[in-house]
Amino acid sequence: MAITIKDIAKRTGVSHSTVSRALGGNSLISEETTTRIRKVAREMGYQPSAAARSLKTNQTKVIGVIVNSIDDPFFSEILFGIEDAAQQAGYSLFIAASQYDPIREQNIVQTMMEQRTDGVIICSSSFSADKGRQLLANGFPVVVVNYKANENFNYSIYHDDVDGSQQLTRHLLALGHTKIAYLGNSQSGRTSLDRLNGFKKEMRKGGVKINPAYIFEVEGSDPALGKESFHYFMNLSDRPTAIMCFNDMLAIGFLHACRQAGIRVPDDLSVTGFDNITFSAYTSPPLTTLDQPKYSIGNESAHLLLELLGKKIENSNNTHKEKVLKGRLLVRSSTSAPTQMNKG
Amino acid sequence: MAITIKDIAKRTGVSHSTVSRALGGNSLISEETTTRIRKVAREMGYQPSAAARSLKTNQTKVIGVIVNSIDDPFFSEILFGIEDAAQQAGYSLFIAASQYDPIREQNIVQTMMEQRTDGVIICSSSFSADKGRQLLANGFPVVVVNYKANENFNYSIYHDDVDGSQQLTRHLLALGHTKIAYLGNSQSGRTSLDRLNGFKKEMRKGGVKINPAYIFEVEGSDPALGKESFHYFMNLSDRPTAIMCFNDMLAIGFLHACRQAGIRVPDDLSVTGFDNITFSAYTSPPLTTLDQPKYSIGNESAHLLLELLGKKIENSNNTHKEKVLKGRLLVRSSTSAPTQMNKG
DNA sequence: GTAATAAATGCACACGTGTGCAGAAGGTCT
DNA sequence: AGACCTTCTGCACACGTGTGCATTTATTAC
Repeated sequence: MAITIKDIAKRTGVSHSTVSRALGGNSLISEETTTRIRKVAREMGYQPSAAARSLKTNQTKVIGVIVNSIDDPFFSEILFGIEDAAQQAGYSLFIAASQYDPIREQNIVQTMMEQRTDGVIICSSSFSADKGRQLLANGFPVVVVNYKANENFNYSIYHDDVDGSQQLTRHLLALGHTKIAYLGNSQSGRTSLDRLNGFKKEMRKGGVKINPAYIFEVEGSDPALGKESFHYFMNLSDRPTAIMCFNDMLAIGFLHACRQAGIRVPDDLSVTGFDNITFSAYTSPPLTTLDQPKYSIGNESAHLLLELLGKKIENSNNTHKEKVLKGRLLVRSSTSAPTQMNKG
Repeated sequence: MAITIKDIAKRTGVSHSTVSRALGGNSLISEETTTRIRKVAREMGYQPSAAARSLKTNQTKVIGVIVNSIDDPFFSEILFGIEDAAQQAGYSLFIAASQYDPIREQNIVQTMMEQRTDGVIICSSSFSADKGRQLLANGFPVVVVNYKANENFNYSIYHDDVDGSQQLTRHLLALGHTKIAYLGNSQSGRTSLDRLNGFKKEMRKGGVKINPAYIFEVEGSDPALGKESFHYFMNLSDRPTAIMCFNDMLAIGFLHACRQAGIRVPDDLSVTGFDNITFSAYTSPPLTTLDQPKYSIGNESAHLLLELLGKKIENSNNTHKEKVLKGRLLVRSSTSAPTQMNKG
């Protein structure tokens, strides 16, 4: 249906090979015919067939990206960073959302394989390691981002969640808090563990014991879960004076519950988030959080993958490369020193 | 590199045609050989090449989706609806974000054409009509969603923004407001106009005159713009008692500015949004808005496109189809009757 | 003028899959 | 036994592009 190089060949009176070379900028073809062919191609509105080209060249110029869910504001900022790098290098993105659904995950892997994606970036913290290994086994270059099982993959970019969590904890300790609670998300694997461990580590460093009842986990990071967990903490006989939430989404839900219950933040309770998503600046009060370099994380992961694609041939040796990025503490108005009443 | 039907053919001792037919479920091949071949294919981990297949069949089983920006929570919910329908029909999504950038737009169109996407859904209110027509001219089935220039396209799905805006206005009028202002977004074309017109229409219907100074537009819908516009309205000598914002994002920024300035919502000022994005339920106070059926919009648009693909051959006749969906008013806590003081 | 060299182009095949057609194998009927 | 049908399989070509090699044409050298 569409115009092919053969059509251009017929129109210019040359063979299709000449057209192919002229469009590809091969120096074998005289400059004169090259410009003539290109002009005709433009006039006819020629668009090369990606399918035919990749069939021949064995590369698609497409990189696959697997995320948890497209509407997670955290991932969408990472996507920006990936897209910029990819586009600059002439690659397109094939985005797929796993939605925490094993069936969807299997479909995604299959689609990536059928599409012969040049490489894959996995940004989904919940994506099963089996599926990831399946891609590796089929020879796909894979870069994982903030991945729970990154020890299984040779190339990874991740944010130093331990450090981030420590920064937040240190901030709260510096304000004078000792009764600090942690609201986790059991679904995010390594990320979950690291943030919790950072918290524990810094508490130990500060010489403050953690009340076991102060650690509570929910399954997911929907704001609604943040709301629900509020009741758990409020029903404790010895209430905490500060709550560190796994991420901003949970914190937003938690703040909402506080407001409904008449708990003043930060006067009665300090609350922190993690990630610094857009809306965390607009909560009431604005959320103290850890600003994760989302764009950079995405950008770096794409660059790493592109680098891999460049020397794909000699990729057989088991090189290993990982890059760790640190975030920075962003103090807004949801944290303050504990009041005298709560201090006791 | 990967396994092909020829490899399977060699292994099973038949021709590659037989393998192709067996895997395709062609009834010409005996049941016995079919199962035998399929078993071997599974064992060898065969994955068909989408490129080769689409080259031959002239269809890619991929539909392109163009959005403004991936991190707009409004679009991401629409994407859900599209994806569900697409996946069910065996189609994959090729998502591209225009980012309000003409260069990116051109790249997207080119990529879609090169990839020979079976069809395209345009969800980007800012996407230039020229580029859209370019796709049409090249024979792509196109469905537009909430598109500014939908009169140029034969197939469209859109939300009844006039009606939605009227519902919100009616709500405010019923509460007793007369000094109602409108904060618009000049970048969203038809959507922008329709919402403004719905407001005007209902005001006329209610017999209330609109103060020209009460209509203010910003360029975009970032929450930060909502904050900025706050000052405009507060500097008016005769302040409004209610503000209708173009969408939730602007409303969220506006609410934030109110809080910072000590303006109580809804006591001093009623505020409404539009779209009902996730976070609108978590603002302070929770936002009264118009719940747009985002999932349905996406789902319907995909179904319409799939229907189109089914009878693509006879598509030459200029049929025209559009579907209008209505949203519903969602009253939360950011609106109330105007106080006596403001009423005067 | 002829041979040798350089420059430009065409021929033919390949990539992996699908499909019309011919042909082989096996069976039934006269 | 031969004619015929049914059932199954293989041959060969096509899709649009890229590329090694042969071939043609123009250029230069003797």
